[in-house]
Amino acid sequence: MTASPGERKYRTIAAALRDAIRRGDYPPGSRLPGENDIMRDNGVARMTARQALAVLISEGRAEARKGSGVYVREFRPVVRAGLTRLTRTWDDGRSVWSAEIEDRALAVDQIEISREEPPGRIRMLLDLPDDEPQAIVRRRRYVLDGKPVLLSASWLPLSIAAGTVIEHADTGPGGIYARLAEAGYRPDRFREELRARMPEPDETELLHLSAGTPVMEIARIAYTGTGRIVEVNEMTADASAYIFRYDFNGP
Amino acid sequence: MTASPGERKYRTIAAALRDAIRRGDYPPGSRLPGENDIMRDNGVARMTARQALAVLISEGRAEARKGSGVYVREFRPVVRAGLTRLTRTWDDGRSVWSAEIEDRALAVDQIEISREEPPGRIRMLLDLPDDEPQAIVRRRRYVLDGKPVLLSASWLPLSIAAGTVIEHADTGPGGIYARLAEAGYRPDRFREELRARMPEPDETELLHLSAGTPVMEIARIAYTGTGRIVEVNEMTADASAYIFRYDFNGP
DNA sequence: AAGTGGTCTAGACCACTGC
DNA sequence: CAGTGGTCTAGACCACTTA
Repeated sequence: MTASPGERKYRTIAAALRDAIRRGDYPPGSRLPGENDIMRDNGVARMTARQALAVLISEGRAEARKGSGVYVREFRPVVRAGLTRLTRTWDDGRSVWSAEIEDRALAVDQIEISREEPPGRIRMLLDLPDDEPQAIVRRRRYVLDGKPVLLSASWLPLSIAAGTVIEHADTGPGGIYARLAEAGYRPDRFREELRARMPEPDETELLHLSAGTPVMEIARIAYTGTGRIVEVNEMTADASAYIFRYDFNGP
Repeated sequence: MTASPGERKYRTIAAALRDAIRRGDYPPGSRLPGENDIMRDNGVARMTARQALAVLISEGRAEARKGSGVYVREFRPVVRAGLTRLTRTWDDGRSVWSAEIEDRALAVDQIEISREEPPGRIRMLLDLPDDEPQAIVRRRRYVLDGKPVLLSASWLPLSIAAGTVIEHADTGPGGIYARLAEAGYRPDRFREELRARMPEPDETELLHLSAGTPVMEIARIAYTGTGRIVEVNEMTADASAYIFRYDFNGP
């Protein structure tokens, strides 16, 4: 030990391990010193060793596996491009962060369509009438290489989509946007809003998130040419699995 | 107590508090039961009460203040619009999540310009020559209502910006993009990539982040008409202070 | 001065993993 | 079956906030 003026033992131990990881002493996927190792090497009590490891875990750097050990986490995201439709021509494929794999198979794992009363924010956006507070919601879960990475809930007003193929799991070629266009509600402007936060317990379960992993929340609003909102899609993504990309032209 | 089949005491206690917060029993900013309250009310040991509170803190729902108590956190983000230049005309101001304040004063708090050897990813993007690995970097910190919310590091190649006003703190009207245009390197395409992760210790300090707060990392790349990269701007934002917005037209 | 959260110790039993 | 992390107890001293 001997190191660091930060005083607190667990921080000193955590900092030493963090540096070792950064130095490459413990490459991604490798096993870190366990609680017993830390107790012995640093002469501290059980809880102190655990607290040091908890720092690295909550930073998203390490991951505990019961009965086995604590391991260095890996980061292998996919890129989700929000604007390729517009700018496919100049996509040179380069990404700032190493995203090794642009096209791993993203598949729908679970799908469920129902009518529900949406949360207030959705209801306001969809401008639902007071006497009919329900909307159509299409909930999906996407998996990447077998691991769930994205939850999606797409909300549409009954007045537009009730009784149409949009209430079926298979919406045909072009998906719901093609069906909306056929019904005279072609989406031609989109807004996406993104924020990051720590997951709710149910999200942790559905996305198999390990501790120290935030989620990215994306809300996409689809507008017709007249400014009417025809769909609101709320997505929740495993932040460690995604990079979001937006391309656009200057002024 | 009595509740919950989840077995573990600390989870049961945390779940009860979480529900109470959601119900509105503890509004944002209010004080939660402390360690002593939890020990007494649930008949558990100190560490168990702490563990229950740690769950809420790591979820970003609560915040501990030494010597005072544990409080329910508030979420008051600003919207950062990535594409208003393009679509100012149809901005109706509505946001999915309640972002009460679009225009609180965002100010530069710290600024520092230097020449440095950039990290590998930046160096590759800027296509720096092997014999001159340095680049110009403009580092800034932004504060919102006195709280730091964003760190920005803007990288430019020496071959373009060395010796120009871009190496000064004040770059004049229109900022560095106007200066780049004057020098024959007008940026006319942009790419932004976003990801979320837990903060590094130094980011926690610089942004005054409380536990359970992720950061949003944004990398903006500026291209000239010929596809040359003239600037890479890496930003790190307090995720609890920001909503990122992108507007775009359909196919 | 009383109460709060932060750190730390030294034990205990458990469920799970891996050999 | 030995080792691992997960949970829990019952103490202790400290620095800090609040009144």
